[in-house]
Amino acid sequence: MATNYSSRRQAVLQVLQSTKSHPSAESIFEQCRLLIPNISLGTVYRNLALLEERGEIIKVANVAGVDRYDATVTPHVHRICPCCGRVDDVEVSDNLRDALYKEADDKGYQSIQLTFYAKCKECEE
Amino acid sequence: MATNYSSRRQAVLQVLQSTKSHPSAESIFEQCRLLIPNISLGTVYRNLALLEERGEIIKVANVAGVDRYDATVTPHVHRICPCCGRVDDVEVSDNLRDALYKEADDKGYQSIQLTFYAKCKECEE
DNA sequence: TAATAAAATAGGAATAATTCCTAATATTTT
DNA sequence: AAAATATTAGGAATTATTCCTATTTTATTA
Repeated sequence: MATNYSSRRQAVLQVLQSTKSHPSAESIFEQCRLLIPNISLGTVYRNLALLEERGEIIKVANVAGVDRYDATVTPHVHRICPCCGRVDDVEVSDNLRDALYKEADDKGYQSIQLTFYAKCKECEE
Repeated sequence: MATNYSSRRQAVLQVLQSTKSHPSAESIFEQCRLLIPNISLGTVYRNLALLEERGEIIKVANVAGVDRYDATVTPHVHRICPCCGRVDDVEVSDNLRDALYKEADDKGYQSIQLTFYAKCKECEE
């Protein structure tokens, strides 16, 4: 923890690591307040930027104008519900995964962002 | 043209169709002003939203907090320069393309957004 | 064509996500 | 413990985008 000394930064990271919901800064802020009541929104934004710079988290999508974050930094694929904005991790076939890596490798791409769109269960109705 | 009667809407669409740069609303606005000097930014935004709703254009990415648009609505893949934000269309191997479509088909996804990140030539230096 | 109805617009105000600023506080180093 | 450094709260500033309304343009009808 030597590099995460500040209590606010720890809270931001911990909140993000403890959810699969790919939350917004605002949502992370709300969760952090339960741990540290007087934490400020600016601090959440600053630490998200800092953690992203360090490669400890990633900005995973922009849904309806709002950035969404993820503490899972290993490559993975997302599905976003165009209706409610829900973001989920999804598995893909080995075949597709291999083809993605090969493409990135062949062409010298630094990173891959693959997102599928599909209505979630709740929005199907 | 029956459905694109307004001169402003035509200008917005024409500007977007005549570039490969995946421009922002602001950039489209500037180009439109060369054709229609008193066009307003709000009109550009409104027509972009309307054209997107109609499926005539797509919102292709959000780069540094700014939405970028594209008049090419057939599925294709993008490469974004993380340094300057440049957005380009790229070709992918048949293998990858097939794997993407198969995945979407198998899982019932409505659409696919694949973006690779890599520094552009200018930013390489 | 002229009159009427409907759609679209300019211009600017409002909104909302994010960034920036500064005095105060916490943390680290000496 | 004192000095130096990093971080923070709180709120102001910024900026992309949306919203509002009186006016104008376009389409429809007679």
